[in-house]
Amino acid sequence: MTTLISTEGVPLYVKIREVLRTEIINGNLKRGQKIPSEDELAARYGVSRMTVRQGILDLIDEGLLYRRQGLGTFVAFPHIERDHTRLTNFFESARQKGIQVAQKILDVQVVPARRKIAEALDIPVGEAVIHICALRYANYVAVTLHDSYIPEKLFTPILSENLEDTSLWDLMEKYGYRVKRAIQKLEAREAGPEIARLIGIDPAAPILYKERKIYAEDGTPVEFTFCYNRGDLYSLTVAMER
Amino acid sequence: MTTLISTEGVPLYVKIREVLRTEIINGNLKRGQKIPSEDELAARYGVSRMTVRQGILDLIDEGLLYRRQGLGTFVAFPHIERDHTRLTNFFESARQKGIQVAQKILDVQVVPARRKIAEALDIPVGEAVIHICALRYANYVAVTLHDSYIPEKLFTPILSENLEDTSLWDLMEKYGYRVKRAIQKLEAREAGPEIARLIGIDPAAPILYKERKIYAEDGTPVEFTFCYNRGDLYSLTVAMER
DNA sequence: ATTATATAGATGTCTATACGTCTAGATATC
DNA sequence: GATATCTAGACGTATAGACATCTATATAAT
Repeated sequence: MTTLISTEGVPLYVKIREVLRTEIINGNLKRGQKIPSEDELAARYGVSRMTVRQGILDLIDEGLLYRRQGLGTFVAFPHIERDHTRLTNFFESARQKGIQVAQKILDVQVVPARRKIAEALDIPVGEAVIHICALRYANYVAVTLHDSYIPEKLFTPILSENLEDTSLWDLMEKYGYRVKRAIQKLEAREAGPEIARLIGIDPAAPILYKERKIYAEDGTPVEFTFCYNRGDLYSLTVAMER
Repeated sequence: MTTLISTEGVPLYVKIREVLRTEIINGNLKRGQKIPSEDELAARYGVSRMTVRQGILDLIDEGLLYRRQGLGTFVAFPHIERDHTRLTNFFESARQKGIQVAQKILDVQVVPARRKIAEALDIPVGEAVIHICALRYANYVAVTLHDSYIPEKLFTPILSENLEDTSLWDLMEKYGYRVKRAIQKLEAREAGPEIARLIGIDPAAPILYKERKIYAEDGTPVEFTFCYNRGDLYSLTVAMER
């Protein structure tokens, strides 16, 4: 029985998960190789089988391992970065990549929700929504125009916040709604005269058009956004599973 | 204690999960409402707490419930269709929507992998790959041009199959590789003369360009595809989580 | 009034055990 | 040789209980 890293406050199943992850990343457990059985790992680390199991299932969820009943658990090719599945915030993700980001708020006002917005946010047509129109820059070049709508009822105080420098999602969390999920519809379109003028491109230039509906942890729709992304400067990577 | 549906062969945790799901869909458990505690459900259905827990965690994974330690488990707004996260096969998904689908194979041949393909499929540059070029139709209109590459070594016998009428993924499964995950990079582009001619659109028309890398269950890259989708007829919906 | 402290209720972690089910391979039978 | 059956190993499901941790609320101390 090997001893686990003696870190207090860290659950055993997390320790075991991380030990396995390390073995995989280091290459001690190679791609396609069978890892020790649940029973064996339990004995090795002196924990119960269910504890080992919990750690393993986490890694399976991440795509690092896979298993077949009756056969065993095997190392998958550790290629899929979980990040690509993840919903990330514009500021965080761009800064991580070392890109200089900024945004200019073009307009903030309370307006009545038109039908499409109301349906998306699950509120009555005509109810007040906060409309935030922002131009986002990467390395000082305008890349994306954002047309966001959020329910006024839930976020009234947000109007007095500094929207230009603070992440909208952080503000939402401050007011009790933790952003959790998004559904995005993607299309390729021509920019058209209006978007072209705002972003500063040719009206016939291709745009990655995105309709984004964002939900809080409890399923409340908290944001509906139209995004117009410069086709030549913006790409989106997503992961999907069967 | 309520009795569960007496279905043999169905695990208890699945039954409990489905009972809860039904209650949520029926509206007996309403949005935002606290569901009974794990202990109470265990008592009610005469099973152990861990069994209830397993069912609940499944529903949390699906986004139907959420929970906070110390507080309880609550019903989320059941809006997010799991399907949008799912990687689906062209034939399956289109037919479900009642769209008439077909494809025409323009070219099938074994070629040496150029650098980009080789890197994606994790094989040496120059190794044999099967190139499949297909035009896909929805309701008899050409919508998408597919440029797929699959490792020849893994799928040699596929060359003698009927590629036009059979799903490539089904064939792959037949040869031992179950398609599981994909990473897709999306961009908006101009069609350009070649794609425009093949699909039959204007060379300046916007195209949703997609680079798709597909992995089998064990992490093996099994397909790398360039997709050119007509901007005006194709949209893609994806779900993401934080 | 404000601040600590205790407590009840809920989820989070963990154990030790049992039996079910699936898979591959060995063995036996025809 | 082909087919059927057995078996060991591994994951799948399930139990009953224990203690930890977190949250909100009630109570006590200041």
